[in-house]
Amino acid sequence: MSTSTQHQFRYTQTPSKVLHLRNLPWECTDDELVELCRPFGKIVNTKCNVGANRNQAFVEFADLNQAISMVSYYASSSEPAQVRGKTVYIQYSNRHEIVNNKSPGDVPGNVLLVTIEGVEAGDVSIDVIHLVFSAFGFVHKIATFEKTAGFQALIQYTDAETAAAARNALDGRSIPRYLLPEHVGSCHLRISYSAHRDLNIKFQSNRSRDYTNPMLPVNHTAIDGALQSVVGPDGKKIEPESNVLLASIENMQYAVTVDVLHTVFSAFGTVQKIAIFEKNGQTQALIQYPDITTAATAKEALEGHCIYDGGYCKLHLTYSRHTDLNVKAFSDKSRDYTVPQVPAVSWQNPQAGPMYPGTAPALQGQVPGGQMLSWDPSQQAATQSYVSAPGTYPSQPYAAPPNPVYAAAAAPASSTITQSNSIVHNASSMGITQPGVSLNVNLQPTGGSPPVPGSSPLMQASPIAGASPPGHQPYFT
DNA sequence: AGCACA
Repeated sequence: MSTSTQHQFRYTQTPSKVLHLRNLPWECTDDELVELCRPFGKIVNTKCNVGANRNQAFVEFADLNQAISMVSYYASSSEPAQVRGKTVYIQYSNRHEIVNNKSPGDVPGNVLLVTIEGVEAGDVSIDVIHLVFSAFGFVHKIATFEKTAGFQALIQYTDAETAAAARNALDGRSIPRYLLPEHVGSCHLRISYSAHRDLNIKFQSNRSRDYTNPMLPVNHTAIDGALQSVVGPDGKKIEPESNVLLASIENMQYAVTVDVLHTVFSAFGTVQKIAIFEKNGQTQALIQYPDITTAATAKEALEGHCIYDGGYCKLHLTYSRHTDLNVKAFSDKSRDYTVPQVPAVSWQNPQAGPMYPGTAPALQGQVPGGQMLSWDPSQQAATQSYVSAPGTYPSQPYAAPPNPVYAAAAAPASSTITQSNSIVHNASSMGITQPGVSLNVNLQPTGGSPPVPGSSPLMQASPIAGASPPGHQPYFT
């Protein structure tokens, strides 16, 4: 069959502008290829780290004669071609041009395309982005936008070198947690190059900046709200109303869980999202309603009230500057009731270290207008087994409430969450049967409905019924 | 040391 009639010698190839190099060190860079080949002519393209061992490469000369000169030089040279001390074998490639598999994002340039994973546009201010990327050189312009890929930013530097330095340092890293809103979990940066060379920024706004042009008109409507806090006549900060409430919980003698908060705040309308976190040793929570009116009603009704009788777990409510929380749909510290509730299992990446330990403290003070809450990532780690039976909360530091008025109403079926439970919320069921919490008051379950006087547990004299701390489920009593 | 992810 194969008459092995070698109509061409295996090692003899027709000349090509493209040279095939092998036996390269696997660390070889394009720069080293250029260094090696440049003496023979103009290199128009390279491709290194080719092959399973990443030890082959291609170099394309502008002119065929240049390639020929290199091959013939080393064919008769006593000194072999070398890269990092390794002898490099050179021959004509059997192709005549290098096909760049380089995706556009790999072509270096002075503008970076940054995807900030795991956050929404409102979570990372343009000032934080500016802060982070200024560590590598003067940032000329920033434009942010939301695409299907998520929240993205174009960062324009003076040159490709600076951009490359920033990319190398930051790609895959995370923005330091203290620069982020308290509810943000992990937040990884994916950085590629943009094809842009010069961004066209029309306004200074909360979405785009041109740091080279202070005269640029300011889009106030866009910049307000995001950055400026209103100051009242007495000099006190007036917090603009928001659909998201920030709750500080004083005298937290008993556990205040997501479920407890959901029960309490659902009395005034649909609770969309909840995030619990610690700030300065105090427990705080963000509660998101669909609208400001509902939030205002809840704030009015609940401010200064206690979740449990006896002055325990007293709520202090303010408006958050957030409008849409970005929270893990199901964890022990956060809940998103707008998505189907399935216990999260696969979050193996709970924390990323700070990016620049050395510069971090200096950066902290520069964040504009931020409630910079410290946030212990370990508290945020996803809890996959969420079984509310007595004794299954090893870190539960709280004692049972003194006045278990909720005990009578709990039913086993609704008082346990297991991993196998599929907990699906939709608009109509939201807030009615919250697993882990037994309800015995007629809360107004769904959004939009005005609070019925007396329907809020906190407006009654008794502690909040239905807010049974996990681990103290009454069906065992 | 031998031709490029499909």
